[in-house]
Amino acid sequence: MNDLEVRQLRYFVAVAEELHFGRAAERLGMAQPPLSRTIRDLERQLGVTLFERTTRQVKLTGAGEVLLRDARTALEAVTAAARRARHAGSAAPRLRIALKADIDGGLLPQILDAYSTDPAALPPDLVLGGFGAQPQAVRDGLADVALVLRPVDDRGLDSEPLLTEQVLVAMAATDPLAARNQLCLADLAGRSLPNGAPADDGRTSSPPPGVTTPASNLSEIFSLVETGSIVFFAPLSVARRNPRPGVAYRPVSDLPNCTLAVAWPHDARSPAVAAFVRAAVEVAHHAHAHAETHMHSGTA
Amino acid sequence: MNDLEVRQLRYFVAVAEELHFGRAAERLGMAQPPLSRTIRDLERQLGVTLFERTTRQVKLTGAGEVLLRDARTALEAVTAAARRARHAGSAAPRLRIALKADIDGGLLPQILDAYSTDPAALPPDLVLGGFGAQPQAVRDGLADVALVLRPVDDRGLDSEPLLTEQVLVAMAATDPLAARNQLCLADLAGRSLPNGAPADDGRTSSPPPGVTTPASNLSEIFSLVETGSIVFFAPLSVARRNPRPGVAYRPVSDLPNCTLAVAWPHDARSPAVAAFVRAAVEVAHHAHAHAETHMHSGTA
DNA sequence: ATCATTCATACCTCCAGGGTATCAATAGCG
DNA sequence: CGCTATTGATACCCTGGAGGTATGAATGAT
Repeated sequence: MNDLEVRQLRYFVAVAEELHFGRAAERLGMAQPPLSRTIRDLERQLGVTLFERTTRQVKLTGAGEVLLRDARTALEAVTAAARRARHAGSAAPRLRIALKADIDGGLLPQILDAYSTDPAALPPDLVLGGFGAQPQAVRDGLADVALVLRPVDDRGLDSEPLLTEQVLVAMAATDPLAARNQLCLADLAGRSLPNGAPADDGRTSSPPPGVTTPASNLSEIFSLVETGSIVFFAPLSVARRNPRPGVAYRPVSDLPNCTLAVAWPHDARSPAVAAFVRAAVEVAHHAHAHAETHMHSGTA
Repeated sequence: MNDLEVRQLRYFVAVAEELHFGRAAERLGMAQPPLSRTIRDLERQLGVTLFERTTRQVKLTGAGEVLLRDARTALEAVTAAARRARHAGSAAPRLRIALKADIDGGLLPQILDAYSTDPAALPPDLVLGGFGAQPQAVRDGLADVALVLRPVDDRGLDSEPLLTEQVLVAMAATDPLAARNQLCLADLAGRSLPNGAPADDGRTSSPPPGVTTPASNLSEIFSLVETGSIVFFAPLSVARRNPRPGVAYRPVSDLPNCTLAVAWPHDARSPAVAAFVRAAVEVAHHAHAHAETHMHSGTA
């Protein structure tokens, strides 16, 4: 009934992922026999068989599969604890804000402005990452707070919605479909998407119309859009701030709206995180109240 | 650099809770010097000071407080992984349902009924626990799914609301306040509550009017209510199913409604859990529809 | 100033985690 | 059907580190 150790979990995950003791041992930088022994001890300790193994094949049992899931989240929790403690103890702690470039609803400057007036504010660091990487960054303790697009994998996170926006499709102005004012997803079947587009997170969202094409930033994406190589789903605020002659934005009838939200670890207690969340909600509320006229940031 | 170990986290939590190396060591069943050394190594490893210590006083630094929180959740995750793996590997797995006796909105029989018809259903086990213990039971891997009253500490859990009910106060029929039809919390200031009453979870809910009195089950509580020793907050369904001559139920104007919800671990993938959630939501939906039709004569 | 308390240091012991060598079982093949 | 290659399990050894004991050092109390 002794407790599990991180080492055991890490070894187990390696074997579960490789389904091969030799390769797993190599990946772990150790020899195969002690790995086999550790897994055997783990099974004894849990009173459960985790792998069905013959000399030719290793596969997970049911219990092994549930442990794989839980072990991963437990390991995440442990490494996050270390990261956050390291960061909290650093001489000049900062607030690390995870977001995807350009996906901030245009609110980021104002949020940072409002946030910086809070006495609890720490200097902000922007942690940029690909689409969908923000929640993981927060979970892993690489960031303290994040701006995310819902729906999102929010295990371990609390979040507060900021604003909901229509999602438009960006396409070449010369595209035949651009002549129409209303499209639906079916019309886009077969078009290429940039990798990591907002509407393409693979979980609850719309079925991807076609293949994806690698592109990392907006200017790359827009060049591809202009040439008609891809189409691209963009929230309204992104579309507004990126008017381009060669690009037409069109609403898509059956594409769900996306919601920008601020997210933080469930158990966050840092005043700086609280201050940022407060600022974000406040700014979003204002922006919403002032409807869609224009917004004065205007402090000095 | 190197990863944290469960042992380090456990030792750290013990010291952080005791704020005393000697007592912490005793609690851990070990001598004090290796404990001190382990904490020192942990600090070196993280590059962070976790405790301010003099020979007369030990207290947490900011980084220490951050780590305490994260360490607790990480340890929870680890022990939950072990418990769930053990359970999943057991020969006859069952679905362990955590709930507080009598707090099921009267739906439990129907839910179990509906659930049992699902082909994925496992035999149910009821895991009874005090108020507020259910989420922890799920987090710790002692239960697979829970019926909880919101608001609730749902770190690590997903949940789906089943039904929202008015909360009434139960008091002795002879109580002067029972003569009135509408009360507010202020009227109840100074009254005793049973320990673990729904409206007394200490987080987001109402300020507790007064002291609490220990009582573990409904019949004990009702005897105390009848004698006027305590008042008691009860959801409508509980009130309905427990009409007692000596007890009067009255609405409280400024008491927020409570919501019964079904909750499960974020990463649950067990078909049995899914079946139970499905059954619960379905039954609640039906019950709700029924209630609406009956409510045409309704109260305000 | 003295003492008691309590955390840190020094040093020792021993177990367990890791390595090497080898066995054993199975699949593939002629 | 027997040979071989692959791969997980077993046997055994060795070393690092976790834990114990003895003791020092700092601080608050009297």
